[in-house]
Amino acid sequence: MNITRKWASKKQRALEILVRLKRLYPNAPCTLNYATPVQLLVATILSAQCTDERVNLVTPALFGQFPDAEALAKAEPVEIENLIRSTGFYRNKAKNIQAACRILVAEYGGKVPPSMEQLLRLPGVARKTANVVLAHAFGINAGVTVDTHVKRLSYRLGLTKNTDPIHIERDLIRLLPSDDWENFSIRIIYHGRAICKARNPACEACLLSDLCPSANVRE
DNA sequence: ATCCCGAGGG
DNA sequence: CCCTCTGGAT
Repeated sequence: MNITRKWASKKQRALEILVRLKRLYPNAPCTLNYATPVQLLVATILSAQCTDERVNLVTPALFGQFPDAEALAKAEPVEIENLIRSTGFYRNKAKNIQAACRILVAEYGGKVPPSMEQLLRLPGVARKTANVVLAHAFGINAGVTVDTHVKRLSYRLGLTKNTDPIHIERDLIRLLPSDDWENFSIRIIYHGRAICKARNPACEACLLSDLCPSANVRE
């Protein structure tokens, strides 16, 4: 049974998925806690391979001691490491956070530059992190945030045949209106956490299953 | 392709 | 034990 046969096109199916997700998760705020664009950038770097919930556990102390780019740029690396240890990858994350903040101080007056090109020059920042920061700090629809959930669900839902984030993002950009890029990612992430889990996807409870070529076909 | 890395679930 | 969690650099 070919799911796509029931829909005029993959794009139409993608738009129906978007409508369902909006109905399913009416409110879909960013779940990272932060007060400034710099803090959002730092929190997003910390969120690599780690839940937002855990990031939110360490950022109050981190931002309490080092509230802005200037403070993080001057900090002892080991102090940052100790404050973020439980998020994993703490040596790389601390090094990247400090190096990025030093660039912010040196080149951008301690602020986050509002463009993809500038953000991608920061260490520890690639398209996923840049997309999150641009969308939430500046309201700029630069692209689609492709994290592990967006990757997994886009593939299962048949919205892409690719497995690398760059090509998945390209496919999603073609399928979705730019105004919906970020809320699509957030809602997909919600759905990935609650229903379409990596391990045992709850297809029986999934309100997208009639749109999903992978529904109930996993062992 | 591999490494960085801790915490929680099954 | 193994897998996964809003990745990125080498």
